[in-house]
Amino acid sequence: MNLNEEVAERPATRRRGQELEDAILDAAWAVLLEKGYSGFTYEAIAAGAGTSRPVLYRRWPQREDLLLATLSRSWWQPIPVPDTGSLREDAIELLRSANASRSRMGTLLIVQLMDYFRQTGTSFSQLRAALRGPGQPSGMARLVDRAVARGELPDVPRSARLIDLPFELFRHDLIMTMHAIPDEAIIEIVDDIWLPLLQR
Amino acid sequence: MNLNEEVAERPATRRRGQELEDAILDAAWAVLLEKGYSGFTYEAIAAGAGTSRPVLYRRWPQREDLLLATLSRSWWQPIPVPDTGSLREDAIELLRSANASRSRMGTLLIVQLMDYFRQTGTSFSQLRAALRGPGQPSGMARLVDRAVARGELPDVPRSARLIDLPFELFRHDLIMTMHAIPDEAIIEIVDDIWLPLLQR
DNA sequence: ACCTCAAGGTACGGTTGTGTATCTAACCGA
DNA sequence: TCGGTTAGATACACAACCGTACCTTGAGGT
Repeated sequence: MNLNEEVAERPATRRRGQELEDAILDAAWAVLLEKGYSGFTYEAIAAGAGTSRPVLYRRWPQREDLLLATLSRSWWQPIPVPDTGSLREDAIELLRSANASRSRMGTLLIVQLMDYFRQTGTSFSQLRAALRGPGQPSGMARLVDRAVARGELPDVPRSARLIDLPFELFRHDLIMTMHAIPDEAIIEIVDDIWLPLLQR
Repeated sequence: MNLNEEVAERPATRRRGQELEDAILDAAWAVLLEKGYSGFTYEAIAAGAGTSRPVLYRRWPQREDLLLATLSRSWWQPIPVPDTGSLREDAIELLRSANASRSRMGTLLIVQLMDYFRQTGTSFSQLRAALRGPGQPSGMARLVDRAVARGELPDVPRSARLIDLPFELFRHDLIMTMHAIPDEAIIEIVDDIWLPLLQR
């Protein structure tokens, strides 16, 4: 995605249908990452896709329609859930992948979307619930289930808060600093906070 | 602060100096809470204060100057640190006050400022460090110190992450949901997560 | 009471984005 | 190959906000 040019080079052939729509949504995604929701304008997206605003208006009359289409196309690439045979290694690995992928994508999408949440009175939780299905277990939940199945952890009930604790702390740091978090922080979260609580 | 009127009623007497400046910064604060940073315009603030843009430009030539002046005037009202004689009660009380005061102020300032962070490439951590002095211990740190002094906790070294854990979880929930968190969540954070880790 | 300076009003040109209308030209299918 | 569809370009009126220039008027100091 070459964002150095103001406008994407126009393709030799005129695009239509799916091909065009993909190009627009890709451009919209790039704009969202780069400029945030307040820069998420029909103007910028049309320019980025090498087309014109009317083409966008015909498909997505409201800005929110375009945002949701963009998010459901490009947002949820689930982080692969590792399976090393050790809960500790699994957790660290999962956080590391999240750290890498989330800090690669712009500066962090939650942050970019805050303005949208403010304007609509919604929240990240709601958007997340709207986009992924409701019943999906988190990555951490799957790690813990496997550890229990292996006998690595006792089979006792655990609160959702406890299960997702490392991810919440990770996300908190990410939001506060807007940078990838140091590897030692990941280790600390897992070794000094999470595992001791799980093994009680 | 009556934001229903488009423009504040002009006072009988013409304001100057400190009085005027206070009125402007109060209006700026109201605008920031209500519209977020992207609505934090000279236009809106001047209207809210019942004055005109040139008056603002004379004092704060850059938008960022005005933002920092506004924040340092109205932001940091420190949450009182309770002292009940019990670490558990102290912690719960501290989180409850934070919950009340933070959800009272608009929908949450961190959120409103995200756009500013994105534009300037800074972060909440940096702003926080710039506004309060660097050496200030957190509320939780003071609670723990007192508990150690009372003999309620052993005097062992603890990481900053562990000390501030409940506040970070609280803040995470606040950001994700953009609402005050339920009281049970506070209890859960303190009883099921924090205290067990402190007492090991 | 006067003089000075800043408050406050107004207006300007410029920029960016909005939403819509209109025209042409390319593509696609029958 | 022809006709309907739609991409793509352009233009329009509108709105918000910017940054600055200018002028008038009120308030405070001496």
